Amino acid sequence: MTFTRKGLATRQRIIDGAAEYLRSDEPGEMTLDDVRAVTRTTKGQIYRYFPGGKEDLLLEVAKYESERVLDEQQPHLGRLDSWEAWDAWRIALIARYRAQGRQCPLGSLLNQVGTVAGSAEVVTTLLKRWQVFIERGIASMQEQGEVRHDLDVEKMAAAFIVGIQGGVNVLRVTGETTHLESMLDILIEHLRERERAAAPLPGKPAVR
Amino acid sequence: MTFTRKGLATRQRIIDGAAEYLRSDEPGEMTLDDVRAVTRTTKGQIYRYFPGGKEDLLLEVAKYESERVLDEQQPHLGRLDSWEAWDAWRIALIARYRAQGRQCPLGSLLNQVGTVAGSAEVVTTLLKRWQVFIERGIASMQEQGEVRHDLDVEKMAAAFIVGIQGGVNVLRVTGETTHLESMLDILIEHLRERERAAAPLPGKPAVR
DNA sequence: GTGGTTTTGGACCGGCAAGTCCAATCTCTG
DNA sequence: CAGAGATTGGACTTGCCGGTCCAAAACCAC
Repeated sequence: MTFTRKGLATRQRIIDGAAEYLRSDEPGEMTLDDVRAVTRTTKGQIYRYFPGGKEDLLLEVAKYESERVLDEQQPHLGRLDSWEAWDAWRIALIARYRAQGRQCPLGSLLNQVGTVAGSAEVVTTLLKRWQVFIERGIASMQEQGEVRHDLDVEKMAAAFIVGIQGGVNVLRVTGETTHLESMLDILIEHLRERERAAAPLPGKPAVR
Repeated sequence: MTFTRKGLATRQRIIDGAAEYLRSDEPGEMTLDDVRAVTRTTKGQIYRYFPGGKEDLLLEVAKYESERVLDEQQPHLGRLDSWEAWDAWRIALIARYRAQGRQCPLGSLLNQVGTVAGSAEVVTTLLKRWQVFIERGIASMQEQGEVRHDLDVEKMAAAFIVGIQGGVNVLRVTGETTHLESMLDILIEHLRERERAAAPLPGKPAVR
């Protein structure tokens, strides 16, 4: 069973349509009939190109959206080598999510983590790749002496990942990006902290 | 239509059972038959005590779990007035989520945000209350001079909320609490930063 | 244009799960 | 203990949705 060009085009149309639907105003539960309606296709076609049925399709969509998420942050994400770049990235990220509002493609995927086998895998991979970009950025700043060398790069990058995930999550619930913004501000601010000569004032030293 | 003591007990049993089921190993989709099985009740009873059906029940469970989430962090959360308290809270939080693993009651709720009308409201309220506890904690530390006064309390508390949400989210996907831990460490570390006399070294001043 | 292959359309099936209904039973009050 | 009202059990209805199937149409190579 091989696909011709036409077949592959149809297949892609289905993925696009499903992805768009999930990203749109009312995902909740996506039925195959929804997909059919959106993509102007039929059950026959869906099952032809996604033999595993709904689950199969959802997984493809997950992969597809994973790509998108990272792509949309470029070129900033790949070039976090100056404070200006970090700022540009922050701004782009916030703008993107603000525009997106409550709908989150990744969020919709996360919802299926329990349901669709393999989707946890996909998301984990995405987060991993995302984190690596950030790690590179921080390392680059360290090399330039812009970030102190005793900062744990991996940990800090992990915090960014967590922050973004959490921020988006809060956004999904409240519809506000303020929390996401707060988090990014604080993390970047923290990134800019210099080491200190000695512990000042009362309390314990600042660096654990 | 009034409920007797017996009736209320049944009602509560249904909520407890449903909550426990959602928290247990295989939520995915909870059907009313699942609830029936777990709580030893019948459809008749479920509809008697939750006239709105499934949605109605889920909302009650959401409220119930909201309470739990905060309760489980007490007494620490209510008394964040020393570094020891913050540490105890952090430890309790991590232990709690580690024990819980991939299952997240709040997460299950979040999944329904799109589906169940009113659940966004419930979660928003929860986050708000949670944040207030943290704000009080930070303010208390400021009063004691343990935290610098130019720190934006609300913003910082928001970051904690975001961090926890994100950490739990990552936990749900990866099964690891490391990200959550990184985030909490960094935020608390940041909380401990003292203001600095002047901008040192190259780069811009640390405080934006 | 002919035959083989791919693509498409859509009728159909089967099961599951939400929700309805009512008769039987229990419980509380006077 | 009588009777009203609350509670319970579970059969039944309904509609949706994933999945199957196959025949018609389109496409392609020779």
